[in-house]
Formats: sequence, structure tokens, C-alpha cells
Amino acid sequence: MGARVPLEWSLSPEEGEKHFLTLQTVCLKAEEEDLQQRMARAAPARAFVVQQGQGVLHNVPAGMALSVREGICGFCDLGLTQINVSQEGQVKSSESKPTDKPPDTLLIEIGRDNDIIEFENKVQQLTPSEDGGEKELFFTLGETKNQSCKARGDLSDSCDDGTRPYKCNDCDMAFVTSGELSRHRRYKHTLEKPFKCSVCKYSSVEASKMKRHIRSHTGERPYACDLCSYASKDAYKLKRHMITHSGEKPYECYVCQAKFTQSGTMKIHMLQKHGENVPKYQCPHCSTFIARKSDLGVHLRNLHSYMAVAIKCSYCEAVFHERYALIQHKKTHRNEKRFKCDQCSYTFDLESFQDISTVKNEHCASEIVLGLDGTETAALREQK
DNA sequence: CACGCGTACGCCCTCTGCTGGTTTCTC
DNA sequence: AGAGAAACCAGCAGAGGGCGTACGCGTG
Repeated sequence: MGARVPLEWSLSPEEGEKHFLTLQTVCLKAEEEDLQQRMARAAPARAFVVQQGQGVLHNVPAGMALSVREGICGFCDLGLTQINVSQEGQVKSSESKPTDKPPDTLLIEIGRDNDIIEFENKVQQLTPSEDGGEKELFFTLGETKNQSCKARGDLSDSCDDGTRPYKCNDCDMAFVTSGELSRHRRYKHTLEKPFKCSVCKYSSVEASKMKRHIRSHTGERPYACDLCSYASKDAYKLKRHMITHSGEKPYECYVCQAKFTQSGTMKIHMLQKHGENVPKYQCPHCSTFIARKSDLGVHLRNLHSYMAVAIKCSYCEAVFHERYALIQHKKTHRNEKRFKCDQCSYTFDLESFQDISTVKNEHCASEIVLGLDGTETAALREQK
């Protein structure tokens, strides 16, 4: 991820039916001096008007391209309107004129129906660029949900001290009641878990969590789906399951707009497709690197697990209880398949290995019958 | 009756791992 | 070129963490 680009914004009703959200880039960080120079070269300092939600752009200056995307941020889970300011590294149009300033104002048209929307300049990202490549600025606005600020530190300052008098001594959290504070401290600091499972080692902070846990032992599934035979052990899983019937994909990758049914799936996608220095998982039994941990499990089961029914090598009589061992064994056969003519120094490949192989040595126009070790066998000599 | 406290319920989240379809690789 | 195998990938569900809130009960 690149540096953040600070934005200031204000919402001002004007021009009768329209509201305008004005964004101003305050400055670019010193380390982004190169970007400033690029922007100054290619972008006129003028306002753009973007029709929110439809991607209709007006007054796009030469050398710049704007697009509007809407989705849900994978990191903060806010509804997002994202304005991408794309700039070619080298301005191709001869009519483009260099300017002194980067673009400093964006105007976004917002209908009156959107009065309830609150914007915050929470996420702004600047993607790194390749030399001469495309540079993109992501001005991303978060549409706040009607939800608590939870544990996000950057929003915690907004919590009202008057309404949340019970402050935790070990962190910045504050709560309405002492009971909430007490529970929070058990979860985060004292790690006290008074509820113990009689079947396994699980323990929990709350009795309700133990009740839910017990269902994993009893198999009780009180939450049944109306549309299929699925039943869940808790309400949330049923709700999540219902997405499979509606076809809804509420999580959208803000980079490639791919959509996903679960946030975790999108997170993996973003890591694997758009992440940097993505770690890979190395098989402990062979040198294979696999992108996903779950697929390493598949690899281990398929190639390294013990097989009750042994598989015989197709080249010889050897049998193996592990597929990977068989694969490695077969490779030794393949490496051995080059043979020398017994009459001269010519070498040749066997087309296939069987218990007995017959090879036409076209070089010497004589038929050679070979065993697995590349020498003529007594049985073969009798056949000849 | 107001208040504090504990409990129960509910919601949403992350992490995890299995599954099956698709793509890529190897022979 | 084609078949089979392995890796890639998204879908999906299990399990558990964390917190908001409603409710009941005891107490002053």
C-alpha cells in the first residue's frame, strides 16, 4: 500500500436541487515528491464534477481519467464510494499543457435523497507506480453505517465520555455500564474464563458462549433453513447461509470489483491477487510451495498421506503407500530411460518402460532387447 | 421507584478448513 | 495434442471472540 493522501471535505447545499461535496487534497507527503511532479506535469488544476453512483464524469482534464466505484471496503467494512484519478505517466496528447498545481478540488454531485449519508475521509490510498506506468490516486469515501465505532482506535475519540463513563484502565475502550467493562476486561485483559466445558478443555467468558459451544458436542441445530435441509447451531450461521439462496454477494474487491459471499473469502482474494510479498506455504515433505494453507492440506492428503491400498509402479513391481514417493520413484525410471547402443556410442530413449522392452536401434539397424537395467536379459537372448 | 448488577440473547466479526469447479502443468 | 494430476480459487460452514442491549432481581 502506498502513502495516504489527506483530504478535506465539506458538504454544502447549493444550486437548488443539488448538493456538492467538495474534496480538497491538502498536500502530498514529502516522500511523494515524485508524484507531485508527475501530477504537476500532466494535470490542470481545475474542478471535476462526478455524478455519484453512475460514473458519469464531467470536465475531466487532459491526461486524467476519473472513475467512480461503489462497494464495501474489505478492511473497514464500510460502504464506499471510490473516485479513481488515473494519470498516464507520460502524457500522450500533444494538446496537453503542463500546469503548476496538482488537482486540488473534486466536486461530487449528491442528490437530496442521500441526505442521510454521512461521509468520512477514512480511507485514502495511493498506489505505488512503475516508472512510466499508470499512476492512480484513490480518493475513497466511507459511507458510515449506523453502527458503533467498536474498537477502531481512529474513531474512538468520537465516543462520548458522558455516555460511556466506565473506562478501561488497560486500553482506550469505554462502556456504558460497569458490567460491560467487567466483561471486556475478562475478554481482553484478565482472560478469566469462569465457564468450563465438562467434555473438552474449552472455557469461556460468558455462559451463552458455553451454551453455544455445547451444541458442538450435542449436535443440536435449532436454527433451520426454510428453503433447504440445512440447520445451524446459531442464528448468525443461518443468516449467512441464507445468502446462498439469495445469490447476494455483498463483498466487493475495490481493486478488481470481484464480488464475494463472505468477507473472509474476499480477504483471501485480496491477499493473493493484490497483495505484496504474499507468503506461501511450503510442504514439509517436499519442496512444493502452495499459495493457500487450506490447499497445503489438500496437497498433504493427496500426496503424502498413507494409502491403505498400495499403488504399484507402472514401470516395475515396486509398490508404494504414499503417492509422492511413487512420483519420485517414477522419476528415477524416466532418468534411466536413455540407453547406449551396444555396438557403438549412440544413445537413445526408450519410448516406454515395461517389464520387458524391445527397442529398435535404428542407428545400427539391429534389434536390441533390453531389460530394465538396460542390459540384455537371458530370457531375451533366448527369444532372439 | 430508581439504580446497579448479573444474566441472557443477539448480532457481527474473524479464523479455519473442507469441497468442488477451473486452470495450469506435466507427461 | 490430449489426458491426468496438481495447484488455484471461490463457496461455504464450523467454531469461537467481542460487544450492544434487554430484562429480571435485589437493594437503598
